[in-house]
Order: sequence, then structure tokens, then C-alpha cells
Amino acid sequence: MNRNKIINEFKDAIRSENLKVTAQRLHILQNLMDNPNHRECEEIFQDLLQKGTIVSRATIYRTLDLAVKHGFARKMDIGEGKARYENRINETHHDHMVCTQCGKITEFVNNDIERIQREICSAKNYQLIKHSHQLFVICNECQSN
Amino acid sequence: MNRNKIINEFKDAIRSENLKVTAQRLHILQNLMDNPNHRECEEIFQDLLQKGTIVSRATIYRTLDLAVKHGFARKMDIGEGKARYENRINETHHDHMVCTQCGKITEFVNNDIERIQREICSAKNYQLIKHSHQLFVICNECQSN
DNA sequence: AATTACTTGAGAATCATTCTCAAAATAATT
DNA sequence: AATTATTTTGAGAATGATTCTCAAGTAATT
Repeated sequence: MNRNKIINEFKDAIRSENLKVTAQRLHILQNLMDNPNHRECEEIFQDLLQKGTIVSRATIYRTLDLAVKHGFARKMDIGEGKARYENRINETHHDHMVCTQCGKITEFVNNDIERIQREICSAKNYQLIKHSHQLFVICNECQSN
Repeated sequence: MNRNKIINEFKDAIRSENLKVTAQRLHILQNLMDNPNHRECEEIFQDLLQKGTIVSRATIYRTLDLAVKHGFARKMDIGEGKARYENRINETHHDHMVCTQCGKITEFVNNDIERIQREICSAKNYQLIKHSHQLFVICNECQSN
């Protein structure tokens, strides 16, 4: 299925850089693919640990960088002073809404916003490289508490 | 003029919390008001130092927090792993474009984006608290280099 | 001027992340 | 399968921004 295909693509990406396919790298990628959340390094570390796989945090960071570089993961920053990572299975571009009470992250996309961003840049002769857009909210559940 | 009025408002804000008006707090606020840039703590520290005023970094952080709390400053995070601060003289809400080459920061506002953000939230019954929106660009000047 | 309460600065602490380097593992070659 | 060359890993140190601690200093009040 799809997951194994992705793992193989990751192996190819590793080899394409003349790097080595290691058990640690595969564990990390698999763990990332099996989890839809937006997790920080520590959460991935603990999740692997609980499943009996010990991989150092340094290796997790290094492997996530590699995954990001090759399009398998996305690194995001919601202003917490630390990075979160999500897999890119079924990738469609999206931004995030973050509940300031419970931390829940919801994705959103809006084509008008995407277009306007491009217009703002071209009006100034700036070349748009990427953007970072988060809405900080109180989610429906937290409002009723 | 306007600057002195703001300084007086800051003094009032300090007193309103039963805190003390100190030379360090005033120096920091004045320095912030006299500079239109989006600066990190260290830049403010160095600028004060160069003008012959030594204030510890801890005090700069503490005072900027106070200024933010009372609406005299805005704290921003453009994903550098550190905060930047701008004054709120002539405050109008805006977001930022950051040149990935030279670091130049340009402000932008777009009412359609502001409205759409609210619509996205209300469609989910989320209450929008604030947002963070940056466009990472190559600015006109950097393109011609 | 005395009292009380808050502020300051120095340096330690914190926290996420990166770096260093020796030991271990992989890949390529025999 | 053994050898070799190269890369990877993990432990812990290093880094860098920011916060914390606490003794000494200062502002406000009486």
C-alpha cells in the first residue's frame, strides 16, 4: 500500500544523496507516516520509545531535516519556540488554526488568500517564496467549557 | 509633541499597576519610540549602549513585556528563534513581508484577507483571537543583485 | 529620613536545537 | 565472508534566546 511506497521513495531519496539507509531513519519516517498529528521532536521521541524503539533526539532532528528536504515532511512554527512536524501524505497546501486553550490544530485553505498574497507581492515587485499563516482561536469545544 | 505624550502614557500605565517609574524603563521606551525598526532585544541593548545607557538584557525583556501588555509595543516572531519588537506609534494593524536574502521587513495590510480570516473562523464556530501572517520574499533590491 | 515594596543586574537556569567525536553500522569491494 | 571506506549514531557538551533568582539598590509613601 501507499505507506510502503512512501518508505521506498524515502530510501531512494537517501540513496540519491549517497547516504545510508539505516534502521533509525526508517523508524522515524514510518512513525511520521503513521501519525497525522503536528508533533514536536519530543513527542516523536516518546512515541518511538513507547513502541520499544530508542532513537536519540539528535537523530530525530537530523532525519526530520532530511525528510523535509525531500518533501516527506513539513516543518512548522506556531510561535511556541519549537518546531512541529507533519507528514505530507495526501499533501495539499494548507495553513493552520491553533486553539490557544487546548492546543488543537486545525488545517485550513483559502484560495482567495493565496491569490491575494501573490498580488500583494507582485504589486511591490517582490518574489513570493513561501508564507507562514496561523489563526489563533478558541475552538468550538473550548468555548463551551 | 507626540513622543512625550506617549512617554507620559507609559508612566501612567506603570503607575496603574503600582509599579515604579524608573530610569531604565523610560530609556527603553524612549529608545523604542525613536526607532521604527523591528528589532530584537540585542539590537535595542546595543543601541542603548552606544548612546551611553547601560541596561541589562533582562530588564529590556521585562520592560518590553510591560510595553506590549499596555499596547506600546508589538512583539513579533518571524521564525528566527527570537522575538522582535516594534513600537505602535501611528498604529494600524499590519502584517509583515520578510526578505529571505537581506532580512528587510516591509509591512502590508489587506482588508480582504482580514475579512476572510474571520469568515474561516466563524464557519467553524471558532473565535478568532489573533493571527500571525508573514510572506517570505525576495525583495525588489535583492532580485537585481 | 524612615519604611515598605518594587526593580535591577549578574549570573545561573532553562529549553530547544545543534555540534563534536569516538564507537558502531552500512555499503562497496575483494 | 572479510576488508575497507565512509557514513551514522548517541552521549553529552555547546549554543543562543529568554527567564529566573536573589542580594543590593531605588522609588514612593509616610
